[in-house]
Amino acid sequence: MDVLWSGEALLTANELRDALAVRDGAPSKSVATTTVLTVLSRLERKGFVSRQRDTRPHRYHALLSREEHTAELMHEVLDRSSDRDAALARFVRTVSDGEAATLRRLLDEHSRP
Amino acid sequence: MDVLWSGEALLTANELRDALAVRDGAPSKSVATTTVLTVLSRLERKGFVSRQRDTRPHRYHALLSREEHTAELMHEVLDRSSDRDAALARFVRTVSDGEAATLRRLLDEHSRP
DNA sequence: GCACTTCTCTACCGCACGTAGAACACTTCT
DNA sequence: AGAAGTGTTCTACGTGCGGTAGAGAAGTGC
Repeated sequence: MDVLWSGEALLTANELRDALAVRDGAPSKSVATTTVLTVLSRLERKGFVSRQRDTRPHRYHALLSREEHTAELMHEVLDRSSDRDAALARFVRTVSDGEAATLRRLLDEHSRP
Repeated sequence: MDVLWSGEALLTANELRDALAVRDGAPSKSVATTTVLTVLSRLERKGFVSRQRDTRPHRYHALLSREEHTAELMHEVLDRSSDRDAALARFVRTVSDGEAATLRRLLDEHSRP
């Protein structure tokens, strides 16, 4: 759903539909514009997307970038855990070495900006 | 659903039903045993739960602890991101100071066991 | 004011989940 | 062995959500 999305900014429904058609390769099986509009409305209701209502073809944009959204989801998942630290521990233990290094670097930047 | 679960191990469906009834306070509105069995079967099909089929009242247990499950979910969320490092960066940036410290400690243990 | 574009409202389908009854399987007791 | 009881599977119903889109309302341009 928002896979399509999460990247660019300020598109109209028609532009988005075209972008989707291109991205999906198959140019024949593209969705209808109303479908895109419906989805956008629902995403707006859920706070994932915002739109400019003053311009006539409304222009839509994601409120969170794809990465922000991912981070958000990770927090949600973590929040559902009763023991956050234990869950974090499991997470760290199953992370690749490369990502462990990345995490370390990020933490350093986080504490001493 | 598995909120109930994710903690103990090796229960029968009836024991689990009772545990649920207690946990939910309201002793009147407890679910039927068949409901528990249905859910357990579905969870088994999805690989969240396993059971001993040889003992007659089958005994069920979670394959992953609640924390392992959380860590698993975090990985899944992260995998869905196109730019894992960027997502991790966002995540770290929005983590509390206390948890940043925890993460640092965990990473230390991870690298030098 | 009429044709065209855009948006909203409503709806359908499929799927997952919570719920549970009916029917089948197994155990146990006499 | 048969009856009674307990455990398990099969099937099903209601609900909610995501993907899809048509019909009709609202706005725009000539």
